[in-house]
Amino acid sequence: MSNQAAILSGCESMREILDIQKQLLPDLVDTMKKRYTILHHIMISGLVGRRTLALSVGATERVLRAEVDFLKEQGLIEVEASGMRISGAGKELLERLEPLVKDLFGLAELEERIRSHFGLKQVIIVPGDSDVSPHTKKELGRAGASVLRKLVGENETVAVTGGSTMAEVAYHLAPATPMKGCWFVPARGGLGESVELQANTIASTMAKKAGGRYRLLHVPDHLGEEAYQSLMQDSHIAEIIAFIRGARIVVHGIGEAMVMARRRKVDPETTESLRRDGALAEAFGYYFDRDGNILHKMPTIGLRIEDIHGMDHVIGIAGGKSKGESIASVLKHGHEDVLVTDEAAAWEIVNHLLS
Amino acid sequence: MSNQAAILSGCESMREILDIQKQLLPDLVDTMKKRYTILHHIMISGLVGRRTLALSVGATERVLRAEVDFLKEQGLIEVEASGMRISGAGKELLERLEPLVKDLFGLAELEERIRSHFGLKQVIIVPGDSDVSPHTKKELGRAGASVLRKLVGENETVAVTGGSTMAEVAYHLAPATPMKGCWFVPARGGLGESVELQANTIASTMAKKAGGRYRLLHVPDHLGEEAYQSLMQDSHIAEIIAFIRGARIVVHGIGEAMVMARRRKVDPETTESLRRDGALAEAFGYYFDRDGNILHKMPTIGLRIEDIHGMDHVIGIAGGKSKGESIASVLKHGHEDVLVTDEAAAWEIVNHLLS
DNA sequence: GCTTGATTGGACATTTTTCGTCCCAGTGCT
DNA sequence: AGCACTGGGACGAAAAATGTCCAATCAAGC
Repeated sequence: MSNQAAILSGCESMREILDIQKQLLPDLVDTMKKRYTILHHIMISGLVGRRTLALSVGATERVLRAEVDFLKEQGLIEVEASGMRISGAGKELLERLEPLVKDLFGLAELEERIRSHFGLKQVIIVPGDSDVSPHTKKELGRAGASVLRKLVGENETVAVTGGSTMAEVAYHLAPATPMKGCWFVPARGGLGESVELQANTIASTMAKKAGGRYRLLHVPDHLGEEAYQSLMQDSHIAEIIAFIRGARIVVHGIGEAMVMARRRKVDPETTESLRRDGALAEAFGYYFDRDGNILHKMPTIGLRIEDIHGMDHVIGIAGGKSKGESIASVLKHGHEDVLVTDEAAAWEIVNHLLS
Repeated sequence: MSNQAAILSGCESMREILDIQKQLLPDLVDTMKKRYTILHHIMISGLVGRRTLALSVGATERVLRAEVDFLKEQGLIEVEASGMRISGAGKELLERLEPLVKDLFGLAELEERIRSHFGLKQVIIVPGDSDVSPHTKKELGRAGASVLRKLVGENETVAVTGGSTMAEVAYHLAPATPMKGCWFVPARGGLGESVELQANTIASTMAKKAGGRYRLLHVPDHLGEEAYQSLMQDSHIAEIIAFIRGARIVVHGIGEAMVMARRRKVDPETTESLRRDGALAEAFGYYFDRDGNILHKMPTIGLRIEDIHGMDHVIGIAGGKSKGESIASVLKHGHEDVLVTDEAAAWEIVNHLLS
């Protein structure tokens, strides 16, 4: 926990700067990490040879040689015929680098830990806590948009859910060539919430931002059985729903079960049943308990859970300390591929999986 | 002056981070500047084409195209068939970049201003004020060492002076291949000062740090005429002095005339004569007035002014607000090639040349 | 003192990236 | 319709990065 405190206490402007720089120089962090790692290894080893070093940092001899030449050029190491060692300037630099690296690597380690534990393809953590800082929520949106932009192929269909986080993602989405022909559709109907947070709105915003097209689904999310059946008769609606179910990518937020139930105006007895069963999280209309089991099955308009399971990319985006547990339960369900979250939630998640 | 205040008030940690990063990624700042310039131009232009833009930022069409592709990839600009314009994310980034750029460009502009006004080859300004921050003085030393390392060729002789700044340069000097065979020599005798700040000490430290060799000159700096003559009879000393005068590079500090006179224990009547003539600065044993004229000519052991004038590289290193005027007068003398100073002194210099 | 196993730095062919230079199909304004 | 722009594709030359050896050298152990 002290580790956590230390990381969270890092200078705020540092993250701001790094974040800005990452946009102008995406591989800045990678390069810095690489060179730091090498320099650090050299310091630890004392006097070490090129091949030995290449082996231990996992680089081919030739590329490491280029790096070593660079470090030598910068005067950070001294290289003699018997090997290389760190120089005074190098040692000083390493010390000054420490806070920076702690930050950079800290998050990277967290990402890897969560990724491997839940068997995800990718985890992205932005610094901060969405609960307390609107800025962090924006970063979350930016990161989410960036992931989506990289994952989406040509002429694909992307299903999205609602929520304030997803709205942020939509806002930060930028055009990319492969996205031109894409369709954005709501994962579900969901007219319960305020307009700007509805899945329909998000889908259309995304399409506009990304230069793609969209189709909407204007039906309430919760329906009685008979209303459901009659709606499905409508060929127009049925066709759109089939279209939605053909999506290969879904981007969704994650919410706290009880908060979502209230916001969606779920009827009292269902709410009570959810509470009894220990509902913790909500995602794409489903409720999950602590262990990732789906609790409540209602007639659903839009994506079914089996559609989700068959997807190419399931991207969950949510942050804030308060949502940590919820995120963990959805991850336990086991069908997520990519998680985008913030530092506070990430720490909650790892704390959760320790207990 | 408000500009100056704004720049000086920039977040301290920002400079620290940038400084660290520059060591691991030397062309980071250049790349950032380049991309910022392009992005900024795009914003100003509104809707602009590739070729037009290439012309206005001074890049060939092909490299600008690569940059544009990158910016598009990052979602910072939107490019249509009719041209490209900045995106929302791009605009936001530019705003967030502003303080960073102000800093980066601010110093760069200062450098260029001083460089062109005095006809120097290169000016390097490190942020801060050596008078108040020891850290800035260290940076000054690091920058000086870096310049020296880049300028020095093989088997060359480098003459150095004494002083605390030069000591810092020596401390930060790191080995470089072409420096292996170099000689470091004191520009003058100068036994007047404390040992660790003497030119002899500096020269030997530099040689040790750089992996080069050194020769020393153990004679007092100020001598009577007859003592001078008798010393020059000594073949040993005469040979070393000839060696020193063969140097093609000199690295020297710059001091305030009166401070130096006192420290060197110049006799009272000479001191008074200096004061009468308006001595302002001291460098490599010579005293300069406000207009860069040499004031005091005494029998000198070591480099003569005509040696300096014939050098390949004359590198002046000094910082601190209090030294601004002195630096300006030495620059006015007109035989400097490279100046390494700090922000506070740089502002003093430009203020000085305005009045 | 000699051998052994490590080191760096040089050399070179190969692959990858970058860059300069055209050209072509559009777009918007006149 | 004409014109002055636009982005993007294509292609070869040039440069940089990289994989793969090898020679000279150093340190240590025997």
